[in-house]
Amino acid sequence: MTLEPREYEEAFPPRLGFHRTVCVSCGEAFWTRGDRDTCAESPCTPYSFQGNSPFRRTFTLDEFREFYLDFFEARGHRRIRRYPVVPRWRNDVMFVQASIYDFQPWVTSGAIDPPANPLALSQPCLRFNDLDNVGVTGRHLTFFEMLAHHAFNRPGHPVYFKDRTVELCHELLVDALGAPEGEITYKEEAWEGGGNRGPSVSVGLRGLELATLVFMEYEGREGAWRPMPMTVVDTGYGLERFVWMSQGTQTIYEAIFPRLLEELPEAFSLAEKAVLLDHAKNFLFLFTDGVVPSNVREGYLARLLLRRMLRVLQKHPGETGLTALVERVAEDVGRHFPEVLSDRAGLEEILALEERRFDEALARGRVQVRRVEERRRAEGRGLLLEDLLELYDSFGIPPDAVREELGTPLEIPPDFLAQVSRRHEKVEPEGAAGEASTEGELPHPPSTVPATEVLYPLDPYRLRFSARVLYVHGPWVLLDRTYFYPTGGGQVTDQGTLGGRFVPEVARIGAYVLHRLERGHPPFVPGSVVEGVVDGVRRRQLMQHHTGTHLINGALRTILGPHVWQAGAYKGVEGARLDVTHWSALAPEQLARVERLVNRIVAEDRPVLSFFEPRGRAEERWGFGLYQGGAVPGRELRIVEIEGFDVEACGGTHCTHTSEVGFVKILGSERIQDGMVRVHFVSGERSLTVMQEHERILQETSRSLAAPVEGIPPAVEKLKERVRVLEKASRSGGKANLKDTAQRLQREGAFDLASPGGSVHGIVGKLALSREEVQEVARELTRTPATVALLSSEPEGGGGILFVASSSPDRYPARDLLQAALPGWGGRGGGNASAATASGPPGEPLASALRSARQALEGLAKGA
RNA sequence: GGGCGCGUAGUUCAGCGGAAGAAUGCCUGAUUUGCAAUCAGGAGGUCUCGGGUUCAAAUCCCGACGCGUCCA
Repeated sequence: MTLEPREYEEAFPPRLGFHRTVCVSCGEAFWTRGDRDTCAESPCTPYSFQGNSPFRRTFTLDEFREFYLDFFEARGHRRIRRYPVVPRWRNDVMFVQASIYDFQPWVTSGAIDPPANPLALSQPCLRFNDLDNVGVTGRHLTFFEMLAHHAFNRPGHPVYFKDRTVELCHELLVDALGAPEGEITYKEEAWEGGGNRGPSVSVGLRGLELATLVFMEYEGREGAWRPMPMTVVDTGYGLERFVWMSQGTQTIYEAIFPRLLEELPEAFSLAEKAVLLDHAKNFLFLFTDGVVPSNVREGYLARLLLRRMLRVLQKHPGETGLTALVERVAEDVGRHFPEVLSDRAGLEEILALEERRFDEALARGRVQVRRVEERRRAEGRGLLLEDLLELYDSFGIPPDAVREELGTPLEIPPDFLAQVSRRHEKVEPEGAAGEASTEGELPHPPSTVPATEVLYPLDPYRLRFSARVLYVHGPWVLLDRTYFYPTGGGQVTDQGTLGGRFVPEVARIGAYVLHRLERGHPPFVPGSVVEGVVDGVRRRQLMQHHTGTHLINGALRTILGPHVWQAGAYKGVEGARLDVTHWSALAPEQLARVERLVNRIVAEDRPVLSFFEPRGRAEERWGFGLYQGGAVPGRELRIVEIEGFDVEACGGTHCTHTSEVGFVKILGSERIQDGMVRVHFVSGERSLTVMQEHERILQETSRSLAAPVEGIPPAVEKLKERVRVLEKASRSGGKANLKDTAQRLQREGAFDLASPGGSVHGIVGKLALSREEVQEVARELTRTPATVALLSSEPEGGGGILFVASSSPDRYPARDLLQAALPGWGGRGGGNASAATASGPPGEPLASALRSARQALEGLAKGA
């Protein structure tokens, strides 16, 4: 996909004095004011800034960040705060990887205004694809800050575009930093991403790519590009790279972590120190922005970082610990980003916990390694590649740890990790299901139908209204306006009536709210006016559960710490539950504290305010903690604020004062996965119902045990102990009975068969015992040598059982004797030479089978 | 969200279709002491739960729950 030459000529108009050349090394076109035939990026130009900085002065990270932002502020840009590294405002990516992510999709699509225009910021970014290169190459990082200035050109309101962007960049490099302008090259690189495209140039100097200037200009797809209504200047300047170039050190790490590298014990190599510092910094931002280590999604990558650090630390025992290291990095980073110091207690707790978990995993792993190795050695060979893959994939033991454990040389293929991922490729992921309700697929009204005017956020207490029917499809009715709340945001549907007909479900599709009528109702005629009535009792309970959810969420954050983030919620009529991020199961005392705090806020009767606010203003005022329930669309956000306690962007129906929520009763909590807990609770009327039910159960139990309520636990314990003793007595009693039966059989059913190989003792018996009991009797009988027991049994309510046991399995195999009895009987069974069993019809056929078995035994005796 | 592995005595685990086991800890009794003491005896189990296959399931299959791990 090539772009027109015009696309780039606009960026380098003649007045700027650049000319276009093709790099003789890589063949790409670039622009420069100098006299060069290669672009100034690796490998066409090797690194030549080390020990030879092109800049006038050196910078630290903090110094250059400030220098850059000052530079753009002085040139009409407004400086804005960083966004979180975990983009809660969108759900298509896990991490912010570039500053433009902050403005996608709401700003870039034109849906909302940027917080300032033009603007400049330093955005922390995470890129995990370079994980293995950190320390190794001398230039890779998983955490970096992208310095950027952005301009958003709306129709009729241009700010600036290509030429000004290039001009600013050149001014920064040449005038402000003193770089020799002839050495700077701007290499053409067509850019495409997220349904947008446009020209871009990468800025090279002495072998290093310092920045990329992107001009978002088209939208659509391959072969069908059209100009965007709004063009966007998207720049990215690597803070760490500028600092590196200014200092001209050998590696980027020496430039960005000078003090910390020095402080770390000498036992660590530079590469190891780089891993520790980079990962610590990365983890700090993850944790601060609400990621708790776990085995899923973002949490897994947080854990991966910690485990890689622990591996490095373990190579040099006694030198330094994880907590000390991360806290030291936090102090350093905290000078500019004080938020990373806001939850030190939580940080210490999670680091200690993760270290313990890793030690446990390794200990388990070591046992497993030895076990697998022993098994292979028994087969006369060493560990196979397959074993290494299995050990890593299922037990988390990296191959070098296996080698360490065994102390023997071990061949590890260089593409080991690729082979691991190949194991995961075998299964196809399932396709996502379409939008549906309990009644199957929702209809999509034609686009000529105007969007539904949703009224419930304006007045959650209004239950009666009249509206005009706009569209009817099967049981679904679309109105011009509605007070019905449709299923969404974890809150279940309102119910009620439309024109007197029951509405069991209300659903939302796009901008439409659809009301479902029960089957068999005559449909409404489009254009007619109907009266809607919302079921007020149900609505009230849902509001109490929804506001209760916000209360619980706020209380959990207060009591557990700011790392608590809502991960999901459900608000039904019967009860509600809230899932939040937290690293361990909640103790009963913690739940009790949460419950107490929530009910205090309820008793204080604080106002619950619901109102609309422009997205940018809301984010600025309350931060990104607003997005507790996930990404929320729209230019305006609906804010639900429990005064002085909790603020969230939320579309649900809410009480207007906390006292309306009523008593909030936590019913319990569970750890639903690593790093996540679920809290079940009820509020309002439902609390009373649940507690009355609990009370009734207690009273009933108390009556049944003839013990007072407080005496239930000891009474149950006593009862359990009694059952245990009795069961044991009955077991041994039963066993004694069976022994008696065996002795009786020995007296009554025994016969001796002489045979050439020595006589054999036969015992025949007819019993009425279960299979296990018959087996026990047979076992008893065959304790005597040279004995064959032939037992039939007809237990109550069952079929017939034939059991043969032999204490001379060589000469009288039980299985063969049994087999001989099966054909005439119609039984099925099998076993081994010393015991065999079969079942079949009872009565005469069974008796006949027993006779056949006896005949077979006599036959064998003759022959033996 | 998906793959893989694991749930058996208080604990750590073996067994992986034909009678529930070992080590350690615990109890009792001997021995009387060089540091994880020794010897003998004993107690301790709904083999996570629920279905299914089978004459027979701790063992095989399906599902749930719990734990671990890898990947996105």
